[in-house]
Amino acid sequence: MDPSRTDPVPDPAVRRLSLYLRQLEAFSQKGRRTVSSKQLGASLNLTDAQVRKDLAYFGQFGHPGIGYRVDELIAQVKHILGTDKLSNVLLVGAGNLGRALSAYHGFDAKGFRLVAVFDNDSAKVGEQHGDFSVQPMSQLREVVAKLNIRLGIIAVPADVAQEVADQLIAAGIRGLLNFAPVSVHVPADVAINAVDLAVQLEQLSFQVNLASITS
Amino acid sequence: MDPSRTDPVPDPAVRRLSLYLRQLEAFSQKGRRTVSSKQLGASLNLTDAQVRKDLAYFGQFGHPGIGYRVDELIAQVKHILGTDKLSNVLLVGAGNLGRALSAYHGFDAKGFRLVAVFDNDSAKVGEQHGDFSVQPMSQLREVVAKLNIRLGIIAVPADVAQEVADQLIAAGIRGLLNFAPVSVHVPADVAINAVDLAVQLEQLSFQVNLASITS
DNA sequence: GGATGTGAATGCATTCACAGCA
DNA sequence: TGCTGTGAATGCATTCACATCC
Repeated sequence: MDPSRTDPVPDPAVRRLSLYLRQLEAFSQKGRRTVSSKQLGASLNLTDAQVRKDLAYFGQFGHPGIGYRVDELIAQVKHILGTDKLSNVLLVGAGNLGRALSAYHGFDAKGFRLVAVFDNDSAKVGEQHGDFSVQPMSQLREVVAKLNIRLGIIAVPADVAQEVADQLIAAGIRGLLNFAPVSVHVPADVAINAVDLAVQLEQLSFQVNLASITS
Repeated sequence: MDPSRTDPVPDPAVRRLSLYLRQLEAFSQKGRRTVSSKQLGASLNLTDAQVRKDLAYFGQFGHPGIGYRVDELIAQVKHILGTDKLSNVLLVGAGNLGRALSAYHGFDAKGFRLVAVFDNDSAKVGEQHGDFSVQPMSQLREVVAKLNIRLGIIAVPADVAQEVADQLIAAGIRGLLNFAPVSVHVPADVAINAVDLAVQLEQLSFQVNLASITS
């Protein structure tokens, strides 16, 4: 009816959409043509109702009596996530983690292309990391504009993460993936996601200790 | 009163507990002695009520009229998460990401100590990565038992992640952090957390595209 | 006054259950 | 029959609001 999106989509549903896509691609590679909400859910420890409800937020993709056609749904989900077209991504931080990320070649198949690596440390600028020559932060604005980059990965020490984020946003970046173990604040119109190794391990520690108490 | 935990603790509350700890340590380093739920919440974009409710699941740590004593609360939260004592951690996968992780020295301050690195590739076994000599998977069971390791990090290709997880669990590991871009299934008494780079970027892509439609 | 801890109220996400279609 | 899409019901998490204490 109204072509512009009005009903709010629950955030958890969007997170699961990525997981559905991953599973669907696995199903596709195994030669499956269709999949039911029950099967897709089982592969992720979710209920069938959850899967159907999540997908229904975005449209009617299923076929009653049949299920979902795998390749068709893959295309739909990619379109929703915006990964049906390649997005350019930049990386700041040429330390250990930064190097590992710049050597990771799983991006392209997922719709992302790493196109530039920056670092503030003049000792690292000019180094060759895989396909990339490390550039100084002074080049940021120009490169972002020229390559139309909207997503940035922050892999710098905690004490400079906020400063780097501010620079990226000023240069035109609209979404940030932060690996620094610190809370970074951004304006409301900028998206941010954080991955903190210590936080992840702490969650496991809690659950493991809990299990040993309960038992 | 009943010393055994009976009321269920919401999962989101546990996740935030780690974030509180991180902020509290930042406050402590800046010399702050006390902090209110409002201040702690503001630093993480949460409400004061949220902070108080989360902490109250675990006990009464605050002081009316004063707030929370920073160092005191740090100790309490560490105790709850089980990171007041050092936990040994192992890593499987000596590829790019594995090397980056084994070179990361931020673990110890957080209560975790990486003590062993494994890989199945015989070409990598024996290599020296930072402080670690890469060991063959055949050593797994013995090392886990001897060093009393309960947590494991999986940094291997997607197609062997499930197999590695099974081996780790058989060897006695109780909590897994999975970096492979695939859904890994574990028994109910084993904890698992996943970090998938593509999933993170897809979330950003969705939000960034959404913003450009709404505007 | 300033701030916590907590029952009650609200709001949001998940699950149920079923009409409808292939 | 098999399976989707969806309103209604449930269950959980967040927020409100206030009694209580320093």
